[in-house]
Amino acid sequence: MLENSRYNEVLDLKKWEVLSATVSGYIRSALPVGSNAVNRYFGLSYSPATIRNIMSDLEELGYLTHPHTSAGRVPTEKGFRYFVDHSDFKKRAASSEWKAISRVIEPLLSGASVADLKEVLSDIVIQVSRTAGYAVFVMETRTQDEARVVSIEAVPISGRHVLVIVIFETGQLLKKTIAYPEGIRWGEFRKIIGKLNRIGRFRTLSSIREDLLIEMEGLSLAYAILLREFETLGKTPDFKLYGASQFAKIPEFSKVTDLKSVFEVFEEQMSLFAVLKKMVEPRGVSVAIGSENQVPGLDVCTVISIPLTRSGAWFGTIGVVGPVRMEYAQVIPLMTYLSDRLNEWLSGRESKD
Amino acid sequence: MLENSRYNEVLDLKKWEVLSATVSGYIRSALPVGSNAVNRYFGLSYSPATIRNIMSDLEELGYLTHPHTSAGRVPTEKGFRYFVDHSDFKKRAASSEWKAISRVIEPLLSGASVADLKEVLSDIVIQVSRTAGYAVFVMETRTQDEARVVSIEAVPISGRHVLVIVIFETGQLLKKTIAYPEGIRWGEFRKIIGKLNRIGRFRTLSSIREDLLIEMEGLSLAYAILLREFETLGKTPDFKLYGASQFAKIPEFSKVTDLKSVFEVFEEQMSLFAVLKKMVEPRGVSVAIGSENQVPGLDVCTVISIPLTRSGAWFGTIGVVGPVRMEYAQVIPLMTYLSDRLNEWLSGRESKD
DNA sequence: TTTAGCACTCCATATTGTTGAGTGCTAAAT
DNA sequence: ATTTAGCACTCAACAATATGGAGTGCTAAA
Repeated sequence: MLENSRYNEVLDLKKWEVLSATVSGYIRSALPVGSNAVNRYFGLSYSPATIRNIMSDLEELGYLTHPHTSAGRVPTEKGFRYFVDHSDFKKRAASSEWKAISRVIEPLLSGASVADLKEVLSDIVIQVSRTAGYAVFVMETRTQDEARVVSIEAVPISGRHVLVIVIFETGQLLKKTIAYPEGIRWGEFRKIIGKLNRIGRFRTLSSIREDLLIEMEGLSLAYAILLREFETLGKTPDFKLYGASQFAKIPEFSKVTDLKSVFEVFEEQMSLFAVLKKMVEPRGVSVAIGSENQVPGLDVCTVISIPLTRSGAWFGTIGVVGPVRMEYAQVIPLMTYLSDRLNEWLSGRESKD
Repeated sequence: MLENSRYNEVLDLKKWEVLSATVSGYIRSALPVGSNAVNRYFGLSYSPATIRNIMSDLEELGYLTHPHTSAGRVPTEKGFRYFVDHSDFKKRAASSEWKAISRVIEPLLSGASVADLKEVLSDIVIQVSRTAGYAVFVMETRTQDEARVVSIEAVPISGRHVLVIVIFETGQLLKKTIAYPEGIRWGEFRKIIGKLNRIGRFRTLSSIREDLLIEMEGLSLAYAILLREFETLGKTPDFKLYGASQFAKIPEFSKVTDLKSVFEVFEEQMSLFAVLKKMVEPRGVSVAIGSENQVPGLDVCTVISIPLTRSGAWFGTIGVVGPVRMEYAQVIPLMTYLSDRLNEWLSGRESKD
């Protein structure tokens, strides 16, 4: 069972069996599930009539709904949530089926250096999308506050602009063109950069920032400008969505207008950013079902996401996006594996190979 | 008229009027256009019966088709091509409507440095997508063969990896992690980088490559490795598509399966790359209608694209993607303006401000 | 050469009928 | 006290059938 059971209500065995069967059936078929189907395809020992009674109870409790009088049952978000919280997905994690992902992910990780993070994440996300059959996004803040700086370079570009490059131990780069006012000369700027390098080598950007505030007081206007730039250095998140075409398979999005609203959410990335940041807390796999995603247009989707962390600090998220009727039993183990493997790689336990 | 008239066949005035009206009508409505509609809404002085006769001729010539006996006419690709080649879009280019784009583009370009190329292109493409109402992609090869090098830096990362960074005059960066074999030491590597810097400052990467071949013969294995890496440095094209949600508006893609094939093309970027490279020749705006796009899944789309060049060398493409039934009269002037403005900016005629 | 008139075609839409999966209830069975 | 069979009822989905109208092609007159 996953850790976060949001409902203290606990269903008895019979109810759980029926709910589980209904949810599973609905995930497979995308069609309302009737009492007969539950009885036949899931081998429950209760008759259809009994199952009807139980389903009726589950409906009253809010786990199932009725599209119309003579249709089968469809799980509510609450139903999906209960299903996700009370299924033991680890059991199935051993199945050969999802092991396929490791055959695909391992070669991407084993040779690679963390310096190529971006490319590696791209490749991984494409593979995950293919394997899982859903769209997958990767979002990466470029705040490298916790990575150690190797060198800071400055290159004059035009009469008024300097390109500042911060090179991190991890091989990542941060660049920023800075406009400096007329009064300040290139020579002065270079002196500051030199000092920064002496101070900053093998320290984190955030600790350099602190020191700058203390040590270099009143050095000059140039310094003030530089410092201000450092505040915002590389805060723009980088966002990519892969496998959007996968949505076409999904009956929920058979109307183009439904698809549209989802795509719009991904084009409006900033709103996503805020939400994803909030979802970090439960270390490991987060599942946000339907309206649990606080993003307006995304309430028809489930997002299964894992945080990217380095030295304990969050710097990005990978997420699988699909319908609420998602193949949780496939995707959750997959993402669990990916989370473990990726964070192991990020923490550099492999840099010796 | 655009330069490339691909059909030597020339229609007489009457036929042109009817064709033009039919195409325009179809672009507006997405519905087959009947003889009445052409007569009424386009104020042609011929009666519906006459127009029917002309349409019948145009059909025989291959410019129009008939979905079924009692339906109006729909332009063929040949019809669209003739329309595009023989319309004078510059006339309409003065309309206040599309001038809006300059109000949006100018602020993005005027302050910006070429160092922020990527961000600027991103912003532009988003704005173009919003203004034009179609999806827009930007593709950028990272081959900076013609930009001059300011500095080459090397930073050791792990026992076996070096991060090489090439900094260009334009503020662009190229980075590559290079694995070097056991036999070679960091010190040796550093010497090579030092030499490279002395040789390379303010020269283009391609000319450095040539010199390396001559001057540094037999220097060592390390050099051989480095050289090989330089061959492929930054050849991976960078590709992004914005405004995919715009497709939802378009009746042609009202079936999700139709959308799917288009999205798949954009996920499979390499095939696009080859095609876009071929489309550079006609400097300025290229229009590829339907199957003129040599990409299999893209034959239901028109792509209107402009090349990105620096010092005459192509390094990328921006393209508007929409249905064959695209608003050519809006998009072509827009892209013409953008092409002019962008290449002016890229050639650095503004670096003085 | 252009145009009015007219019969004809065929898609789109609405109407109606039929089917069957599924429910809820009641009463019997365990 | 549960479970189950039996049965009437509901309602979406599908198919079959009308109806309307936009648009054509042809013919004959202007």
